Amino acid sequence: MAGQEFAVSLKDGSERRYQSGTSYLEIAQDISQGLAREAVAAKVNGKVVDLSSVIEGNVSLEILTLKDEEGVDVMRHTCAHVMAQAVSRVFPGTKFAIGPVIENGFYYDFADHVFTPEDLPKIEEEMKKIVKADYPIVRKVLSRDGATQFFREREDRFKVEIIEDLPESETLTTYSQGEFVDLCRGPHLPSTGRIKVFKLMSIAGAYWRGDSSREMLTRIYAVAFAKKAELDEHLRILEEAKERDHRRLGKELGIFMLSKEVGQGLPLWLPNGARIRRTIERYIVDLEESLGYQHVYTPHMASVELYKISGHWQHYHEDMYPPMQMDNEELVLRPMNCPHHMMIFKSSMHSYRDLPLRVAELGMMHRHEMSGALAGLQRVRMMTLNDAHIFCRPDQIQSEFTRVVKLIEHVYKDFGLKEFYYRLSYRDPANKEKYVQNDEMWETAQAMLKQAMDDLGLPYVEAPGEAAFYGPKLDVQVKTALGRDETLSTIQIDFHLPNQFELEYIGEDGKGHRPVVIHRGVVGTMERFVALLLEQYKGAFPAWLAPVQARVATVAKEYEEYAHRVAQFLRDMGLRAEVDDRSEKIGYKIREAQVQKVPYTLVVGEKETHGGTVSVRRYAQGDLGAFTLEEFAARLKQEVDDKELLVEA
RNA sequence: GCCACCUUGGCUCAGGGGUAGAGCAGCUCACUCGUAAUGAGCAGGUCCCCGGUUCGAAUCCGGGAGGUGGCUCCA
Repeated sequence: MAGQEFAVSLKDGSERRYQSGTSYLEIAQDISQGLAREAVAAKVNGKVVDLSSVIEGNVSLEILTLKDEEGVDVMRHTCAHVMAQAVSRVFPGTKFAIGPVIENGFYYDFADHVFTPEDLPKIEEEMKKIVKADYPIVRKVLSRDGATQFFREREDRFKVEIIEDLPESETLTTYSQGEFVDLCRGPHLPSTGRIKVFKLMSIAGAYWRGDSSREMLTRIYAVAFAKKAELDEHLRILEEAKERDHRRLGKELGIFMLSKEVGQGLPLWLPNGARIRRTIERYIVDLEESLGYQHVYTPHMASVELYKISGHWQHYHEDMYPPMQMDNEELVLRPMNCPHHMMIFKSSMHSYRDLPLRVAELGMMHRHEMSGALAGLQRVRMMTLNDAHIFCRPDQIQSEFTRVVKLIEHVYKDFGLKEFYYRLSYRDPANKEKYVQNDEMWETAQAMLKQAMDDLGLPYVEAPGEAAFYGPKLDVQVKTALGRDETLSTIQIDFHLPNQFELEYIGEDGKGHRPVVIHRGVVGTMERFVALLLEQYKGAFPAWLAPVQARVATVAKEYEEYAHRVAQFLRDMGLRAEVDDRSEKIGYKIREAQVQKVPYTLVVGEKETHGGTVSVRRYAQGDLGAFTLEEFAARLKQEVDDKELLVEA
């Protein structure tokens, strides 16, 4: 076939012809020397390959540079190899596991050497030398036996295991640069000198193959970019994220505290946090009641027998606080209140006409989360769930699901949450036996959820295999300030609990039928939600949520009485106001109010006392000038009623 | 739970084998003040805990606890 010509269509629509065996680098050179200099990889028929690969058919070709995100990812991958090479030089004997590309950078997992933070600059130094040396990167195809033997001799146990687990059909390749060889699928840069800027960020532990029963490796995280400005920007964003960290803001603003004397993961809500929480609780309970939910209270404890019926005990008892034995009962702190709500449903007869029945509760749960997972209010051992269980007929699943999605949209809008996405989780079609056995229920329920989302016109990602064992679900994923994805809201269809509790309603036919249960959380837990809001607002809560909505600051002692009259006037209208009458300069009081992110500071001095006015200063906007007390009160009241979000000036 | 790192006054942090330092906050006094820090003074610490090494440990070593970054988990 040598000598055959192939057609290459380029991004701009033009077409060129090249001899079989021509490399993509040569093609790049043919297009322009400038492009060849910048080229880092080739995208052939949509697949990213090495520039050294050769043409073997008619293709569509795009030469990737560091202007392309995919090109940058190739550089990041090569950078991971360079880091491994540097480690092998600085710490001989270190073994290599895997080193993939991640968002903004890469990591590499190592074994047989324990790294400390002081090692990072040494490794970076060596990496710079490797980049400067500009080693050509060479790809080599190996036979299975050859590859196994090669890595056995080097006692690279992880690489050997990877090879053994790869399917027979996989072509095994190594990439080498200088003295360093790594098993890798590629693609890579043509040489190490093409790497631009990188920075080693942190050291972490990670289980080999993500399996907690296996060896713990040392992972080094790093970032890499095409330009120094991008690295600087990335570091700036990280710095900014630290300022939004809810743990820091929570302390500064008196929202919550944690102490080992109280116990790990058991937060105390301080007055400011409690006010915010109470406002949210009133809001969500009122909203849910208006939508036909019935709020209940149920105990924090239950007999372990209840959780045996629900199945929680069998599945989760390791994460539950152990039973307390008293009299003839064994009690556990509840990790979930679903069983309690099942019992409420069961306590009376239900006609099909009564459904859907929506039982809701702001219930406290206790779960023994692993100590390493605890984090401020984001992950705690006692949490308050905004929980509800909807008991409905199978034909009502779609309409009830739609109602909940609309509720979620409504709540997110009120809180100004915009960075989120929907994830629709189905059962894994290849492993149906892992789930509750009821094919028809699964198929129709999954179709109903999808149809509901399509009817609502909302975008979502589908996640086959992510469903709970008892039914499909929709999760709403949000991003925290530090970039982690977490689930805020969830709607879960449950075919299991109604069976466990033998729930029934009387149908039109006069016979008993099994209802479906929909679990749903909108604001998730109060703890996590407030943590999220702290980060979202950088601690500057909109007036309707702020612990103190207006602080009246006196210019001097003689205006104290008027200041207190102003505050009382506002409080009488249901607004949260307080007076700062300390003997400090007005500048000091204003600064403190701003630092504490109080929405309104009302300055009162001689002018205001005589005119019955207040000088209004809005957080993040500055001095708004004088208002009569009534004008200001009406304005603030309106803002609170409208749940107006704070707009930065 | 696992790996690494961190832990010094209420908070943020400096220091570091010879029994401790700053700023802020607190308290007292003076100032009575107009839109992001008035000044002076005072008080405040088992340097996380328990062992060990040493003439001597906050400092070095070991163990524990809590926190942080990850991993795993997340009904």
